[in-house]
Amino acid sequence: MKLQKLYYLSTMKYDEAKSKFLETWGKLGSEWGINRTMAQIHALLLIAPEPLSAEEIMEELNISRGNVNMNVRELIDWDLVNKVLVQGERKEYFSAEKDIWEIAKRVAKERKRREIEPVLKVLEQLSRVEGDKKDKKIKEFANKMGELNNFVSKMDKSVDTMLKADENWFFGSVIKMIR
Amino acid sequence: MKLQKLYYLSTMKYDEAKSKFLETWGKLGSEWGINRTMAQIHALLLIAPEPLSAEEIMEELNISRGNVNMNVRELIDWDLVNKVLVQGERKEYFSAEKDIWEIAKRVAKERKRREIEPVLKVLEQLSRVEGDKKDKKIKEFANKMGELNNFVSKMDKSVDTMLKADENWFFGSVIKMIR
DNA sequence: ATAATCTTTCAATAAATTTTGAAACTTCAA
DNA sequence: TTGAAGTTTCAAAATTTATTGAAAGATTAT
Repeated sequence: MKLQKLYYLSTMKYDEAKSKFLETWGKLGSEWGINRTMAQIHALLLIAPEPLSAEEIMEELNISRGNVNMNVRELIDWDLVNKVLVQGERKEYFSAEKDIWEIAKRVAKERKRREIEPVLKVLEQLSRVEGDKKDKKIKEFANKMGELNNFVSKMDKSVDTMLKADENWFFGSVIKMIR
Repeated sequence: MKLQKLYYLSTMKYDEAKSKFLETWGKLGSEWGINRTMAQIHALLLIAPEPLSAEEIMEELNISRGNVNMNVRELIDWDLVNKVLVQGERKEYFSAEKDIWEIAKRVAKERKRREIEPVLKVLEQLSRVEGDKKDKKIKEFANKMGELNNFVSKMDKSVDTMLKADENWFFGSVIKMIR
């Protein structure tokens, strides 16, 4: 039993490899605050050579129609998936953005907008806490909020830079400068 | 009621500011796959001028002793918090790493080790799927896994670079090169 | 030793999140 | 129109994750 597993460490059959990928991508998603099923649907569409229908997604992942609908909608909202009209078919089909750099950019853009930007607004506000600046805890609080704001805002700006940058920024030569 | 909120947009009293921070940091944590309470305890220790005891954390956050114990242990495990002996006191006190660059590095290091590295191992394996390379879906699968592996591994290496780099890499001038 | 103080554990419980599936809704062809 | 084919919605159920709190385990002072 253990031996069999070791054997498959070097090569795997397609079906096994596929479910391993769906499982892995789903787990990664949930560790980073993305619904596991959403990540799995994304994984499935990512490796599908052709667009898939809701039916097909239901069957592949053993999930309900409602669940497919909600998560696909969310993926469309993130601009990672789009509806595809297949000629002569009434059903809707779905396909995922296949370019990894694009995927990374869209995820970064969305998380920045939804999660980082609101935090920045709050931090900026908190660094202007009112009160006796001689009070150690108040002074330190304001300082800490200022520091955090500064840090998160630098992160945020770096993400902006990345979003604007050509893919080459990352895959190409510029990255070597900071190695 | 709306007016009052608007007033507080410019300045806030310390206690309000503090709970806003605890709430915000906790929410951010949970959006990124970190337990909300763990993030709140971290936030609390981050702004505390002196180390806090389990009792104090319990009271500040209205949570149970067991919850404090588990989450503080986890924070210690992440190397974000450490036990402090206060002279003449039997109780344990806790304090957080206060340097933001250090915090970022330790979080990055931990998530990389726990979440990214295992995924890399799987992707590498999956890119060597066995089967008929003439089969479109198998060929594309292997390609996609290779691409993903390549991408995630570049990300991973960039994090390594960051971890080894001086704080200056980020706060200083090099960052301007890629702006 | 014994007791007092503090910490840890973990089964039970609560809370939050995800999923289901059937009904309502939409669209389109005949 | 009507109904067949498909999509969406959302309250209820299932599942997952977090929290409690009391008992057991440590540690130190007396």
